[in-house]
Amino acid sequence: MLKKERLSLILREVNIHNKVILSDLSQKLGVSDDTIRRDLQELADDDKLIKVRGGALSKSYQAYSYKENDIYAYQEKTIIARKAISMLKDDMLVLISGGSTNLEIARILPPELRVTFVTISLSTAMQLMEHPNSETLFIGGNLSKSAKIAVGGEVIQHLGEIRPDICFLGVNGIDAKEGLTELEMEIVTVKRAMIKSSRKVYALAIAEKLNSVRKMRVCNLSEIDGIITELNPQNPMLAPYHNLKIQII
Amino acid sequence: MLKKERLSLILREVNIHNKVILSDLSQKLGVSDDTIRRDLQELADDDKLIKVRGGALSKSYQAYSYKENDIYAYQEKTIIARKAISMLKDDMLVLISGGSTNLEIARILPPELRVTFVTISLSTAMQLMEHPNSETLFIGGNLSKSAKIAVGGEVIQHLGEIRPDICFLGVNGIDAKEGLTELEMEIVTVKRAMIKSSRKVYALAIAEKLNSVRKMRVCNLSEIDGIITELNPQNPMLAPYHNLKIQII
DNA sequence: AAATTAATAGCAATATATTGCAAAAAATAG
DNA sequence: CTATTTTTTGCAATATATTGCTATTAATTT
Repeated sequence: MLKKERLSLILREVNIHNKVILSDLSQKLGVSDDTIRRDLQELADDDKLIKVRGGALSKSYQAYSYKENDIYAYQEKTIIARKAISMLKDDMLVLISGGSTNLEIARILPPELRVTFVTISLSTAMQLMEHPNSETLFIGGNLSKSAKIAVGGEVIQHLGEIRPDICFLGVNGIDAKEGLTELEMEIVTVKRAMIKSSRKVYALAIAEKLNSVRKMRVCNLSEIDGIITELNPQNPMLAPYHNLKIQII
Repeated sequence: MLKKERLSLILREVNIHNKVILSDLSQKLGVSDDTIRRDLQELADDDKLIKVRGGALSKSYQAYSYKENDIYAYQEKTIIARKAISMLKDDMLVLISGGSTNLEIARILPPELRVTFVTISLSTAMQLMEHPNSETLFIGGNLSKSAKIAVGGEVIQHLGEIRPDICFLGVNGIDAKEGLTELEMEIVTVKRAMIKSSRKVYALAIAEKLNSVRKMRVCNLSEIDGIITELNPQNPMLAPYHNLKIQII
């Protein structure tokens, strides 16, 4: 790989994720930490990014507010993403919602996988653009500034017209009794439509979200097919969910 | 093998793969590294590719990734963006295509402006999300990996259903005789639909793009209402466009 | 304070570039 | 066609760039 290519890749990575971890890059690009360090230094000298200890930040990242949850629970989300990806097979139609866990799925997608994604999330779509073998369909509509996803009637209508094989649903609140819950009505409506259109629905939840309840109800747990967490399915924290007849992955 | 043949082979290779490795070429073509080096140098002098250490990159590769924070182009695009923004009034419906100039519009948008944007570009949409007072509508469809915009029949259909007050069209090639031209058919189709649906259409072009022609024709200049460049409208470079009865801004 | 992790500087191995030059090939003129 | 000129090519010597490694230092976490 040419050095310029590497620099380009790094820059693209940092612009998409707002940050890069030095050791991730060296592993992904198959060069030593030193080389990446020097690359980051060079890009920083050219004012293309901001070098920080252990990695780098995009320039825009600095400009806006510091979003802590970008780093937050990164490890856990990667585990969930890996589990989710293991359920995918070539030629599937995969519906994926927004949220950082779904973003992580898009990020670590094996290059040879050949599926069609449908999404309503700008960030997820952006990340999926990097994948060599998948198609991506974006369901348009009014964009919600907070979640950076498309919402509204048009989205609902479009979701009614497709029949994805599987849907990965990021969750805000999940509870054995109260089911899936959200903070915003707009998002509730969209998620309901996603659930309705998909053959199989899996909720992605880091352990922290388990047994948490938000204001707005999306659905009962009986309406989804499974829950994917970073925990071992036998973990006692998951006991309340085993009683319901849904899959714990 | 003739030198010309070799040069065109190299050029073809670089355009297909977006990069070439010097040592690969010398082996494949059975000449010394020095010869290939000189060939690449020659092609680079002719602006056909970008020479880098160890090989070369295609110009488009450069355009998408590495060049995007280039201060030089940035300056010019900011001027264009400012001119474009000066045409906006509250409550307008504004259609904006992809490309870095449109991205710049989104970036420097005055916070108090209150318009509704319609876009097909992921990056532009992402940037518009930062704006406090505008709404953004994303027209969904199949996403094109190269341009990161929605393309395809669905997009065309949706564009037919709206009637934006103004459209800012990033251009790839613009020429007084040949009109607006593009590299990819997909993009041509979408741009045509954008032009058709909008009341007013302005092409955004940095001076560098003036008098350049690409493979695919989008439309004649008579079909658009104006051209916005970073130049003073009286600049002689713009003379060929003054004859046509379109606005030069 | 100790342990861990990252950054820095210097160094050596390797890869790539540059330059000048001479032989070979191609173009041109007679 | 031959002689001459120009261009192209490969080579060698030298210079520069890139990379990974090690030892050391600095920062951060436990």
